[in-house]
Amino acid sequence: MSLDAVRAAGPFEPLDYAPAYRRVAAAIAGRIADRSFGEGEPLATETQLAAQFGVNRSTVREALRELESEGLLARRKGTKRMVVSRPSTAGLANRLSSALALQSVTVTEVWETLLVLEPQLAEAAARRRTADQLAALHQAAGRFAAPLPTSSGVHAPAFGVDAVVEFFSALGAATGNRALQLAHEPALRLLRSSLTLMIDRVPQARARIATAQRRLLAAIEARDAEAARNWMTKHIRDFRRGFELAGIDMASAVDVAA
Amino acid sequence: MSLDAVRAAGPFEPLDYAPAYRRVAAAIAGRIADRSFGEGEPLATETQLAAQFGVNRSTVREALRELESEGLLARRKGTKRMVVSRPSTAGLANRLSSALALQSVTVTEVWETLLVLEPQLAEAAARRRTADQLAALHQAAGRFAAPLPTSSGVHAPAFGVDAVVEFFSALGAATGNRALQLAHEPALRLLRSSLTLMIDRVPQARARIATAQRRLLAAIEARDAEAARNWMTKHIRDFRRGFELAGIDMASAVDVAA
DNA sequence: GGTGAATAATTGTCCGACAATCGTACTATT
DNA sequence: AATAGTACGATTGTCGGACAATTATTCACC
Repeated sequence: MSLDAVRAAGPFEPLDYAPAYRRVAAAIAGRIADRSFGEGEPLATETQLAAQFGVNRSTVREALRELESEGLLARRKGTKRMVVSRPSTAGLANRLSSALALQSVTVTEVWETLLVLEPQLAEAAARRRTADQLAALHQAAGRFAAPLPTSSGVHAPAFGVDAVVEFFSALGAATGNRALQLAHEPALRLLRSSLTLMIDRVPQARARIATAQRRLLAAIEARDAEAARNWMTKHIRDFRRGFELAGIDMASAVDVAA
Repeated sequence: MSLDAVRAAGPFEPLDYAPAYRRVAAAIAGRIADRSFGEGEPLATETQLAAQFGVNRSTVREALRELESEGLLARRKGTKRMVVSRPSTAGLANRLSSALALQSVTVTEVWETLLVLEPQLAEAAARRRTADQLAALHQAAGRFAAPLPTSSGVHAPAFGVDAVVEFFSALGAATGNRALQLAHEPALRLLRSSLTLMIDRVPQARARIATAQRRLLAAIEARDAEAARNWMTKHIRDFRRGFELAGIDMASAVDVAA
């Protein structure tokens, strides 16, 4: 009989012993979560923490690494003391996307997610965008349509991919809904690799994207939610055609660029 | 002149020295990302790693805590050796939701996210659900409609909240799209606290939810995507009414239950 | 008041140590 | 033969102390 079977049968729950470094981390995380420690506030030094918890400094350090990796602690560069910090959506989205990539998520899945999310985001953005957010969208679109010449005069093959991602990202910000924004960020990162290939291989892709962005911008500027949603739907559908023209296997796993 | 000003002006980029524990973590993470280390494979022991990297075991341990917290390493409980693991969407979603809570995301934002996502998820689930996934949905719905009696015969006040969350979660799984699934998980967790309040305070809430789940199940079982989407939209809209009846301030920040 | 040297505090890393636990091989019991 | 007990090495969790490099602070000095 397997151990699990025994556990499932018996009346006792497995008693969960947590090592000290984890309990220390949990204690500090709790204080951050309930806002006993405010953002930017410097944490006590390792020695002090060790004394307070009654553990060795090495143990405290292991706990700190854990919290640091969760984004709850950070260090301004060129400084020693750790400060409490709120995990940024950007940092989170990065880890999320690499996690998804590790699960071999397919291009289809990513594309479908965008098809679900982006039109709704466009609609919300058209309704609620501020002037600043609109400006950010314009800027991203501009960066894509007229890429800055590099010093050597030669563009990287798929120059502009970043601008496309930034455009979508700015769209997310323009919804004014952080939960919604975070929901689409991972998909955006995962779009990058396929999009790079596409822009590389499909000559007309760049122009089509630029056009779509112009229409979207016009709709969002005019606060025409309906139009924004429709154009976005077209835009995302167009991506799919682009992927196919580029010979991208939609059933293959996406990968995250390093 | 500030240090930043100097840095911005000068021709030199700030050389970023990374502490050893971070480089060790990055090295191991790289191997996991490029699949040199397969899932489930046991990692070398701390002493071996220390020898290979030429650092002290303490340093290795700090690196391991980092990777562990990222979900790249895990330990089967009751065992010593660490094994390589792919971060689970469940674990990720938890951290995401606490991160969002720390950013004081409002009930409105969470609700709107659900309103955007869930109808589409329902639609996709109706199209693609397998028999197993349908069974999981049924089970979650059953758990909510007929909660198991506890030993004392008394239910926790808002008994069943977990079942609701589980229902949505099962719905996400039924879409067969992991990216989409991950997108809605954080919002689900954040729903919990408001939902608990609502079920506690609004007597008819439980019955309304149960009815909605039945309709949804029927539609998904019949693979009627249109109906599934419509019922889900109604269902989520109903949540909002429930929140208002419960006197929940939609503009207040959600919190994550411990 | 600002400057710069002297001093203290802090982090990153190392070493060595030990108890508790896990895995395993081996033995004894029923 | 299957089970229970025993012995032993390997591994992790935790501790104490140490030291160099870097950062923060103090304080005299212009």
